[in-house]
Amino acid sequence: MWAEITEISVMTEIKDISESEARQQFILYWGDMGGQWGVNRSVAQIHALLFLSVSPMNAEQISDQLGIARSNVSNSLKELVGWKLIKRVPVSGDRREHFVAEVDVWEMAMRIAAGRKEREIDPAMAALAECLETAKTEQGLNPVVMQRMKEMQDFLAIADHWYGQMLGVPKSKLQMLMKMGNKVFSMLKITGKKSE
Amino acid sequence: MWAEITEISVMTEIKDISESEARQQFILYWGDMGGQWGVNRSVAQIHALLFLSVSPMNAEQISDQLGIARSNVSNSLKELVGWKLIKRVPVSGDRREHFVAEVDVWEMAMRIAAGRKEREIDPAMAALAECLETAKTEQGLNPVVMQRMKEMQDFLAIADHWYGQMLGVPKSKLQMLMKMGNKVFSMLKITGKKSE
DNA sequence: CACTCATTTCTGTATTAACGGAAATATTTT
DNA sequence: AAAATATTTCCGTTAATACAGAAATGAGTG
Repeated sequence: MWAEITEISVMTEIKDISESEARQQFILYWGDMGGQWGVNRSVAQIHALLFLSVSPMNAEQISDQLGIARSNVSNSLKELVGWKLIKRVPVSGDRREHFVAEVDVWEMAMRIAAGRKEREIDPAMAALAECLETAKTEQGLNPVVMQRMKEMQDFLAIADHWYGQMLGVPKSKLQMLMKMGNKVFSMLKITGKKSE
Repeated sequence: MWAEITEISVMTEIKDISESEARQQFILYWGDMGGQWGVNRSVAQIHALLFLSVSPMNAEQISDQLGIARSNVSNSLKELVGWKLIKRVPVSGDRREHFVAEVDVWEMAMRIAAGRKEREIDPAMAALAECLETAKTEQGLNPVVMQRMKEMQDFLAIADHWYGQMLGVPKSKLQMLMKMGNKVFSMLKITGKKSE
């Protein structure tokens, strides 16, 4: 009898992300997934929450819903804004900042891709350029080393450029293109074996 | 005078990744970069070392060169083999296992892409399917929530499929396609503004 | 201009992941 | 089959990151 009451009070205390089981499940999975691919849990959870939210939310609501510290929410929101996955929106008659997520999944994907380019490829290219600078001044360096570094650099440049081009394509076109995946690629695939 | 001697002895003790400054720099940067995008430093360093190496190396050599523990090398090698970024090769007259890296950068990129699909997209799809399963059994669920989850699922399915198609394209064709980046995309870009 | 409420920065703590070393297991050679 | 050597698994330590709470800063209002 007592045990039950305690349990209930704990549950309400631990927070109601709920109101919907599926919603909660999604947030939990999404947060966990984030951890797997390099985004921290709080950030991913907040993103999931806003993605499923119908109306803008303020930091405190988020903090309460998810049961994570206010300060943590603040930093996470900043990061999400940096990725342009959420944005601030004013709410009339409320001086607190509110946030909404980009809910168009295609747009989301493009924002993430743009972020990755900027944060992964670009620095890699800079580092590589530096290495090659050093390599040039070095005599007696095995030519194979130089060669491999150069190949890597070339590749990154091409990939970067391609990536950039892709991000410039209007969403609707890209969507169309990807939906037609089969047709687009089958042409390229038939010639030549996988190994070459 | 004494200071110099000490310094030299320390340097040799700290290990000679060197033999080439550029090589060392590359390995260090690569390792660090790995950390940035989710691969741990040891794994990335070992990969860099093998990528620049002319001949196969065994675990002990790697351990010595990089100054990381033998056990750590063992695990890292296993992970790299899992990504198919390196492979075991027999060396005549030596019973120890030796390893060489995939040195074709295009091939490398495709292996990484394949790994990412497998380790990031596939689990996400599984998780999402589960969420939607839950959602279906739930009455009184805000239809918007359901809607958003579905959109996400659809997107993932398309992206996954596209990704798979891309990985099936023979390397040479893909290479060609990407080098022509400009031409391929300019056609798509001209119609429609970025916002749509 | 002070007071209240919102937000961010700072700092200590906790959780998690990386790593090294030792012990155990497997493999080859004699 | 025993000895030697190579490899992996296990476990304790260390380092990095995430996080909460407090303090400080900033913004809007009476």
